[in-house]
Amino acid sequence: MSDYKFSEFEKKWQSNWANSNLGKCDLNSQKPKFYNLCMYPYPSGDLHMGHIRNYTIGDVITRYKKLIGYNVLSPMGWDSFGLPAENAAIKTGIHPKKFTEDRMKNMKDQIIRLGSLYDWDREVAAHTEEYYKWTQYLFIQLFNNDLAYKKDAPVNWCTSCKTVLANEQVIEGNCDRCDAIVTQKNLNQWFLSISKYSEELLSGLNDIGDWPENVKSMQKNWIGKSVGAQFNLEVIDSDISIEVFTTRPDTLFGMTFAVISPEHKLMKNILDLSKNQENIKNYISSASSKSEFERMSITKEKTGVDTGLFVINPLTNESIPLWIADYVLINYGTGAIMAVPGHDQRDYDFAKKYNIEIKQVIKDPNKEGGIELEAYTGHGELVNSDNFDGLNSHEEASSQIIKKLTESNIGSAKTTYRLRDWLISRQRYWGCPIPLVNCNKCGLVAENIENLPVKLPEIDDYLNTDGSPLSKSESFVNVNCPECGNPATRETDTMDTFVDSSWYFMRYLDPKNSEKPFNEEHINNWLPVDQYIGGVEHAILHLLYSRFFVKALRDLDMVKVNEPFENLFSQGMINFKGSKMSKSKGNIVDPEGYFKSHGADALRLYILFMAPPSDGVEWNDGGIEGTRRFLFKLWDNLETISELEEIDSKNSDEEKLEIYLNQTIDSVTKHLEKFEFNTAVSDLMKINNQITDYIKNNKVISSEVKKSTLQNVCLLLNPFAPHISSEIFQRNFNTEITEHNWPSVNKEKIKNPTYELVVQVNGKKKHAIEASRGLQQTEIEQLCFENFKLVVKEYKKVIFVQDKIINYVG
RNA sequence: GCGGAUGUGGCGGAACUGGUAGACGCGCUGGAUUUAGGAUCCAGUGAGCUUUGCUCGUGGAGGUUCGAGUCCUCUCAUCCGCACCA
Repeated sequence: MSDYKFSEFEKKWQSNWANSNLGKCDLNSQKPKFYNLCMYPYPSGDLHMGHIRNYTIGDVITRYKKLIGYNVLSPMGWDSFGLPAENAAIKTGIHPKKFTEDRMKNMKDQIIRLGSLYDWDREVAAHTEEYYKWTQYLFIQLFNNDLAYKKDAPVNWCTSCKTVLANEQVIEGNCDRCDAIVTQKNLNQWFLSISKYSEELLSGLNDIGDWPENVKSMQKNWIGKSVGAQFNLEVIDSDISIEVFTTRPDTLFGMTFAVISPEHKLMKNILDLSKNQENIKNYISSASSKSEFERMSITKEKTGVDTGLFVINPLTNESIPLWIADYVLINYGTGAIMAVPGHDQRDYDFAKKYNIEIKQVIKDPNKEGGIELEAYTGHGELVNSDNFDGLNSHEEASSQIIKKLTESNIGSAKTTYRLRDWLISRQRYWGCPIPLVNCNKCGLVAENIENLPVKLPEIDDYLNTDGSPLSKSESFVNVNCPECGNPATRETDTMDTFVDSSWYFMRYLDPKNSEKPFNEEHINNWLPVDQYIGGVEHAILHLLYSRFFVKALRDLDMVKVNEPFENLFSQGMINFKGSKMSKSKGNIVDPEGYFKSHGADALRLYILFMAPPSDGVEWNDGGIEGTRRFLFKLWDNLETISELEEIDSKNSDEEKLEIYLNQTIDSVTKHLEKFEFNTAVSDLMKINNQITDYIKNNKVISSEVKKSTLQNVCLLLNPFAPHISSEIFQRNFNTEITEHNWPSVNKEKIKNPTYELVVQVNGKKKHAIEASRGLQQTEIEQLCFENFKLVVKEYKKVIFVQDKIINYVG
């Protein structure tokens, strides 16, 4: 008997795989392709359990797909620009590059310790010049094609990181990195025109492969499509008109006032016209002093100010008052609304507070009268709506009213989206410099391609007090205009790191190309990614941005793909002590200890076994003992099997074992295909228990069953626990397990000759008895009569399901 | 408020097209072994009862069915995302 020395074996196999370059992928192989991608990590320094889960799941897929004959591409790299490196530099004085690269090295060692296979020749890192050169190149392509632009806009400003943030990075008014309060600032910033793709990003979700429902729904929500009408409200005694958007044109006759946002661009004109200037000015300044978050959450009580002006309801020709109120958002729709208090609760609250008329124009089908206490926001029959009375809201009436608006040249049908353009400027050091130059004569000019990359300058002081840290480097800032050659200045902002990660999966296909960002031929052959695996936290941000990038590059004729990721698997989060594991919260569980005490294979098995991979789980290491025990037992069992004396004949125990083995092949394969790794692991534990039973009762084994047991158990285990399965396989067959194929089911040997018949009376189980498979109803009835004295005639009817149950009813 | 999901033993979780609820594992109880602890092995482990057996039991209430964790209607709770989005 030999011992299962997991540390020794794991080390041995990891170096074997590295030496034979097992993870290497030849893109031109004749085998069918399979692009298996795990989200590349931010190099925080140590792997945490979320990484372990991600890369274990990914490696199960890689190894399984290889065994069933695919040419698997499984690359790995680093999302290596970003705030923490810079913050550490400020704190410790270590250069962000050194800091980041040290951490990458450490994490890479740990990933290798987990036993996962990657094609390390394709490793990319976002912070390297070879990579960010091409990020800049792609940015310039977007800029040259009106997909990147700079404009003044109210933006989210993190008071602690001292940088602007994208909408997607603001969580309940706080910075998603540091939790500090986010305020609004008006700044000149860079945007990518993701909103041009709103409709395609939305409709694409219907044609995409297998994506989790919750991720699709989060993206749908975020894009936020609303269908309705847009029309103009004429301000009486003036030449201004205000454009409004509504999803409820069917309630237009109920409009009794109009509201515009305090930030509205017509505010200056309104101020000029109004006799209520003092109050308006006060209101606007008090609204602007509040953060957007405050305005939305601190008080639900609506406030506003009357302009004293009137607009005309275009369908009734009535004059109605125009108000200013901050419950109307400048960023959505047109920044102005038609207010229908009878059928919108917010307008209702506002009208009640300021004593504005409330008019009912939709009848609640479930209630007589009805808007005395609250607005009726549902659909129903139109009333008080002139010749539209009697129509049904919402579709019919809306389309009729839109038709009327269109014919009268007042408005038209309109669709709006909540998705806004992606703000990518960051006032930080450790990021990709924006490769644009400001020239007094030529304006904003892209750097010449041959001058890329625009290198991140060396600076001493990373703190961004006022502008960007890059503005402190004069040699960086002062350049000659790429167009006219006159003195000019560089942009000093860096890009959001999500720009880097929006195309890394394309760079992997040709990571060392010094001529182009990627090789179109490879992209067109290998994209979309067949299986993308990562955490739900990227449901909106990264997954939406990457989809946009691919579509934009397609429209620039650079690639011929519509979507980056065909199938997405999003693993649940692993929490510890109630919250997400993170260094700042100090609730990290370090995998290193488990590598030493239980082994990488036991850790992999446990993390797969603990829950369905899409579920979030609370980390609890109680069960890891179980998977370790399983591996020790399996080691001993298979060694015992291999040492059993071989004979030619088979007994019934061996036939049973053979059948069980086939059932296991069938079950593990099905579970693997459906990402049900927890049950696949339990199948492996069950076959191990069967082997234990066999050994207990038998001292010899047929050579055929011996071989198929050893071989198939190792192969089935291999994707989950690659080290131990490789070792056992090599000891018995003297070849590498990776040169073999995934086992297939022998259909002759998958069904047991007998089954346990369940005997029910009135649907309740009364007896169970072993019966031969295939017996007919009369034979079973005879069996039940003999054993349980059940007489068919005494019952009203008998229900029989072959090879399953018999139920006596009556 | 809107959208998505999830509710099964002490715990993590199984259960294919409706057909033995609780697989597999953790924990726990008893026993064997051990100087002791650990490890290992054997047996037991949903609850209740009048214990050769019976009754109840998958968040709750109804319904369909010979038969429901699974299908239908209503309802409650938890988690996640978005949220004054017109």
